[in-house]
Amino acid sequence: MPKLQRSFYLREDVVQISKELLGKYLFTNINNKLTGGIIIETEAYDGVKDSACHAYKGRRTQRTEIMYHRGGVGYVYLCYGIHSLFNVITNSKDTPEAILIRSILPVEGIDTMLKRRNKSTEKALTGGPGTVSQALGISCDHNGTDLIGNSIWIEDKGLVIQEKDITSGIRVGVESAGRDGLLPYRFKINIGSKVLEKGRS
DNA sequence: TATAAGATTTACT
DNA sequence: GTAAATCTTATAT
Repeated sequence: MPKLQRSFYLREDVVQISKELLGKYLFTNINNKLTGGIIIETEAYDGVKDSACHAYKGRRTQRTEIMYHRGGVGYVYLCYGIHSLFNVITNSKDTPEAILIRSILPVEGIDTMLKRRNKSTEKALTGGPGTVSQALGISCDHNGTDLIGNSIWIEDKGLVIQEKDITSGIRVGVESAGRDGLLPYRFKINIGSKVLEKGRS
């Protein structure tokens, strides 16, 4: 059974889970359109310890409420009024840890994703948190969606990512030198040749 | 009730 | 490379 079960998300080490999500397949079945791709970049939000996390030092509001849910549900929230960012909630109830899916490699339903993104090429199709959600059809309505259900789920197709092929942190970063290089919890797969990176200049 | 800031993307100079 | 778009949430009156 390829679909990840609840037990996968309920573990305690959000950083470890972030690494394990690399190479997994994220699928959505929204509006009868199946779309999905390989997760190639994640970012861990380590609950109360992470100053960048919405639930930093136990902050609990209507928006972050879902983070206190038990693991295995989706946390979607709107950023800058424009972008829906998709997170995976981990750990048990009352432990607000989450993993942001930063980018995926399109595999299934690419046509649909292109339409949703209003693009004609795969380039920069799913190169950032906001665009991933848009391509997959994830919107704020999916906040709290159970990842064990049949709208959004993650599959393990046996793809193994070796430790040496994972870039962690951001300082090594070459291309991601945007701003806020503060977070040490970013992970991504090194894809030698064909990298789907942010198509920026 | 009102104001400020934000886990970003896109377009333009 | 720089700046604008855009709206929800959080924090302060």
